[in-house]
Amino acid sequence: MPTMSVKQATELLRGAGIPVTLQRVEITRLLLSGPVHLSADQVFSGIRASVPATSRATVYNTLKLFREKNLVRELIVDPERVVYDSNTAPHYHLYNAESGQLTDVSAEELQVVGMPSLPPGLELEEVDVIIRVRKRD
Amino acid sequence: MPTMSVKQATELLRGAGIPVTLQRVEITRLLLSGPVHLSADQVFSGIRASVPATSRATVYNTLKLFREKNLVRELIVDPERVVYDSNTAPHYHLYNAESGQLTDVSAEELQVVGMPSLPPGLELEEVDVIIRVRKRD
DNA sequence: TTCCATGCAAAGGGTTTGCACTCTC
DNA sequence: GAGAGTGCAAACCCTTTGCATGGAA
Repeated sequence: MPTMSVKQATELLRGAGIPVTLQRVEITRLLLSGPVHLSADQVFSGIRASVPATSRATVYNTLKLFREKNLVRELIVDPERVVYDSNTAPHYHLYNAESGQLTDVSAEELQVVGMPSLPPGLELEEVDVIIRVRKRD
Repeated sequence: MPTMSVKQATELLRGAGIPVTLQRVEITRLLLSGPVHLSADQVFSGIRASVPATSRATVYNTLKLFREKNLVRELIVDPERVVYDSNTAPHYHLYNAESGQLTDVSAEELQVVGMPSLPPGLELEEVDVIIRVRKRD
């Protein structure tokens, strides 16, 4: 249940320079109303609830577009599927592969020290930290 | 070109409690002769060079087995494919998505400080750090 | 009206599975 | 000889693509 209004979502899209369509508005409301971690398929299912005639292709197109516009971040934590994170501020993750549960860890709380100097001609894109946990035996 | 002999590979497998087969020996020689990062398909191609009648299923079975026995570590850095790392000691990675180039960063060089306390009932499995880089514009 | 966005279905690529055959022990 | 390991091909799942239709500006 998105907490963002259609008007707010519309403004957000315009502000990002993204032409507004019904599907994009609804995906915005689902994904960008608050901090969430959703797979493409979860977005697809969620969108279907409000706009039944939405295709997977549109969901994938939109997610790719949102990533290019830095509205979401792609998390590569599981080989099965990509997860989209609505929190684009620097932060890290705690991941439970058994449950699929993903939790944010703030960049104030956790820090990476001793970053190696990069080979010439390369620049830093981002640093991912994934704390993998499991149920205690 | 593996630098490990068949005898060495055989001993390594026995030491890990893995029943010895020709395919496992050859995959061991390819993957565990030194520090490498290989995808399942790269292992498949490499094995075909020495044992042409090897199937993909066997490669995937063997890689899964090796991971369970902690002979290799799975790296989830790219949604396209899983990479197998023959270095099972704690260390981190620098990754260039454009070239696919993956470089080890030692755990002495780089450290993660401020690890959050884990929710009760959970235990740490491992910490992945991926430094994503790209060509400078 | 002119494009860009969308829906649909098929294709694609990595990985897994089912089953019969083969080899190790 | 018994059971695990293997090869083959089909199946699977996530994601992408091609193309014709539909909608935004």
